[in-house]
Amino acid sequence: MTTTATADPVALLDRRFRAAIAVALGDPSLDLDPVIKPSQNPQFGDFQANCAMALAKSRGMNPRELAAKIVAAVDLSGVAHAPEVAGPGFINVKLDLGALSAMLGAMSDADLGVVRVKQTYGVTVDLCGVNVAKQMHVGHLRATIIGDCLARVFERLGRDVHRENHLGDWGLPIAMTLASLRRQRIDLDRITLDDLNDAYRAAQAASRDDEAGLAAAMATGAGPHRIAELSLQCTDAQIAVEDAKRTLVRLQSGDPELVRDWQKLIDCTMREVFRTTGILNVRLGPEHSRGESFFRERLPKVVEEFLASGLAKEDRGAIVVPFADRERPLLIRKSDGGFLYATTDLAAVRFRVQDLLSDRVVYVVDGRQRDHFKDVFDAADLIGWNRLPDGSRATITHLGFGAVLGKDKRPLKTRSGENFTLIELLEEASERGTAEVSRRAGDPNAPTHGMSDAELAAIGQAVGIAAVKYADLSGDVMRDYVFDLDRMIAFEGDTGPYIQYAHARIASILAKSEAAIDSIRAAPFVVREPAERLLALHLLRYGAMVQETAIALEPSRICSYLQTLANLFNGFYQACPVLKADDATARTARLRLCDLTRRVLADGLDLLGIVAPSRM
RNA sequence: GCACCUGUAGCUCAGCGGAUCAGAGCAUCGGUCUUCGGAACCGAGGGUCGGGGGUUCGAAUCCCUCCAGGUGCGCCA
Repeated sequence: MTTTATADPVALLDRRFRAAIAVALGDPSLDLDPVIKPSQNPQFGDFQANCAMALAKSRGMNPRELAAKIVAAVDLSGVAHAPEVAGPGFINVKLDLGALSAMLGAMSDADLGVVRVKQTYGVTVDLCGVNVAKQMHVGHLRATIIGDCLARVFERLGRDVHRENHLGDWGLPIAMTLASLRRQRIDLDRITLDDLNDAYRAAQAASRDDEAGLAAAMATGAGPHRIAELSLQCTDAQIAVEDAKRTLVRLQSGDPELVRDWQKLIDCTMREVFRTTGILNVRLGPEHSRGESFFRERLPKVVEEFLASGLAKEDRGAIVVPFADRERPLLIRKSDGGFLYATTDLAAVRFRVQDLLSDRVVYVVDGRQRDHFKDVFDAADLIGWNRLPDGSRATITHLGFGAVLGKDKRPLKTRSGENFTLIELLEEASERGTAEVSRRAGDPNAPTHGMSDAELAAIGQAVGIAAVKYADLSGDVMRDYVFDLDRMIAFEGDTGPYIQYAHARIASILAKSEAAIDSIRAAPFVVREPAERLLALHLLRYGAMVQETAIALEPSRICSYLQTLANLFNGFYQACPVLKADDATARTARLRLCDLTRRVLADGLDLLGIVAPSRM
């Protein structure tokens, strides 16, 4: 065997050792996992096969002897030095220089070692999920950027991705808002989202104000005056609700004037949403909007089919889907005949799997909705709406995320107790980034010295937004985190700007070399110094990392990969002179390593939806 | 009451298909330094991995139990 054109040493070693295990155990039909892992410590080589202990145990063999047999059987010609058995039965492998260069060369094409596979079906990512007439807040930040990141990862792997922005654009709350604005004769062409948001909240409050309040007042023995006051409010509220219901009926029946006004509410909301996603560098446009209203005509059929299949039954006037393994049923029609969000979600699951033809559906939605989605997905499975045309089942996942908290560990609020709007937060981050970049541009030696305010602002925004996005994406999505701009925007340590800096620094080295990029890329890779080797080995893991991110749905893997890459690069750069290398060969070889590192950093940052400036 | 999530260095977190896993960043302290961009690099101190059991030769990792915090639990979305 000779070195193949793979860029993934783990995959290559996996194949070689897989074959060797079969030989060592004397059964050619065996196909056992050699458990190839990068070594933690360079003294143990580059990779290790950890399979011998477990295999020996299950077969009553001596692990070191089995390891020795595997080593004797494995063919690593053209790949690695002779492997060594260590400790209880670890097999340590050190790649040879030729193989290392060949693999770096193989990953150096446009795909950077990421294997694109065209698949029969697509992937749907449910992201953003804004509500019409409401401001975006930090919760939407997470649903938007985590979803966008995963969508980019799937796209990078060659999948067809459907980004679905499941707008809350339908139902009584929207109708109430609309009815209230029309009663007040507000000009819907000029209304701002702030006004719309106020109207929404007022309408909500009016409807609730309230029967609950009245009941509570009576129960706690409030005075007659207070009860009369509440009764009056209640009457107003009832009027508002009646008005809203009439509005909803007219809207539903397609009343042209109402439909037009309703669309204005959506337009107003989405203008702001797209301004926000623009600042965030998120790929989301009008073509990704598919609101609840889209599914409204399918809702009766959802209930009918569940009833017809015997999976749903009536209970206290409502229609529910019971489950065998839990008490809690899924409610799909209210006793008053109205539908619920579960009904819409069922219609959406079916649409995504059977109309959009997705074999993978990922819902990037607040973790508190876990129970709800479990019920919806289970119900969809019962009725078979997760089945693809070829009979296989789509993998449907709710990727729940935690809350964004303030420094008091409570949900993020302004000093006056209001919710932060997302746009305010981003503008602050952008200003902070610009302030930092501008300050450093004051240094006459800085590459940004003398740039225009507009250029500095563009870089500053990229840096500030990177800080916020990286902080969000670098942790376990499930976990709550504290929003602390001071920590996020620190340009040292595990932050977005640190990685951006490494990228800009390399871009600057390449520019300063005055070498044509084609000539750099024509040079061979030479890996001699320990720091070069560590960098090279980590570069080679890029493709596998992207794959694993898609499988685990964990953007944090990209973050820690890039953090390590930037760190290893800085170590390499410290130890190995590039522009001042001893000879022209070493100089070019190192420039090539710089070029590849820069491209991987840029590609990885792009997966996170983070801009990588060449100067900062 | 039931269910789910989270408890790892002072702070923010990674590691959770057993071994070479007690790690990173910040902060602190000490170095590198006539800077190939110091927004860098190297080093030090600092943790009975929430507590207790169990399985194993071996558990942060798997099982049980308890504690703390958070979040959900049919006619809102």
